[in-house]
Amino acid sequence: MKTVRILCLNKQQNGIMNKEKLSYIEETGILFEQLGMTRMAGRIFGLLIVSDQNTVSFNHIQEVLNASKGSISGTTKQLIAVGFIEPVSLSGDRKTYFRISKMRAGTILKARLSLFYKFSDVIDKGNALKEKEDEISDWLREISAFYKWLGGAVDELIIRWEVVKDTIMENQAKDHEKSEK
Amino acid sequence: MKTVRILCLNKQQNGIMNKEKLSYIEETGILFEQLGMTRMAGRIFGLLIVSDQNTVSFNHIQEVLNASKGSISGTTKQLIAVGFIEPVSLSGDRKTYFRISKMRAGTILKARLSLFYKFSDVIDKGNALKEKEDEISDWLREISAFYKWLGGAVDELIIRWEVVKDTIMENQAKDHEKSEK
DNA sequence: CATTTAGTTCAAAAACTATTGAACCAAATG
DNA sequence: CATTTGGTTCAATAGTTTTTGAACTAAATG
Repeated sequence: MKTVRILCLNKQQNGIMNKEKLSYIEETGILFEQLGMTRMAGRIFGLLIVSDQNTVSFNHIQEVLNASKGSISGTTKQLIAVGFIEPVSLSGDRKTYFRISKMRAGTILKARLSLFYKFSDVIDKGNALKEKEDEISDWLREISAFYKWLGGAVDELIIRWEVVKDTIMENQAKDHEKSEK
Repeated sequence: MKTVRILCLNKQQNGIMNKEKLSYIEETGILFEQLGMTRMAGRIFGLLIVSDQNTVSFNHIQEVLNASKGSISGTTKQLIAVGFIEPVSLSGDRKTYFRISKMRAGTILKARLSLFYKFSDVIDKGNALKEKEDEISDWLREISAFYKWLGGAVDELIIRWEVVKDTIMENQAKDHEKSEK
């Protein structure tokens, strides 16, 4: 038997969503935090992933996550701004619903890489400030060139993904079938 | 109180390092912060970049950055751990010196990508928790497959860089010469 | 047009992270 | 072997970010 306290907490939430899903939601929270967003943003994203409804209402999010309206309001706005989720409205219903936004594969990647281009610029700038060439000057130029080249290379990669995608995913589905037999 | 402190800071530091370099160091501080490390880590990295000495002593870092010994000690340890800088010791000299560690181009990239593999796993796990297939199930599988595929694709990319590097950097040097004429 | 419902805003509180500084240890020097 | 120097550790503080909650607007409903 579990302790009373935990039971109470869970009772409130178990009526709405099962334990596994709740712990999954916490996991996405931690992941998003590591990716530089807030824990709450990750929780909302995770909730929308495991929810078996197509869209989830503001109110439902608030109930499941047990957070304040202010927090949900601010964080959904953030998630919409970066393109992770989108709001859905229905005529004859004043509520706002949310769903996962089907971003193109590679969009998140490209967004993250933008910091590397900045990294490259900063390296150049530092190199220019040095009064003399030295041991690391060449290395700095190479690092900078690599990250500049990377932008185009990754664009090509994303195009190649579109080409190979179907084959890769078919094989994956087959493998999955096999392992089930 | 604040104003006085900043004035003092500049006076003290100008004797050691010029204004441009100091402001560069602050810039790398901000960049590293955006990359998820501390401002102090970025400052130390920036200082090592623009320093015209091959190695820089603990003490010198402390003086230029006007920070506590504890902060320098902790942050250099961090930077060493992630491979950005390395400590150098000399026999007959009990001081510790530091220099930029010449990481292979692509190492930082690979490290950053590791979070995406985790992202991919988390997406899979979420998909498995759903009670029924729905609108986003296919999309989730695609996103997950993309980030799994990406690991290998980026390894290939890094190998290709090694091949094209010299040509790209030669051209760059030529372009630079031209623009100077 | 008063009431209810849905969501927003923002100041304050809570939680978390980075930095300091003083006490400390360990190696080199006199 | 006492002293000086170079660095580490960690509790306390400063600074930053996240979350709350109460007051508010705006739209739908009776």
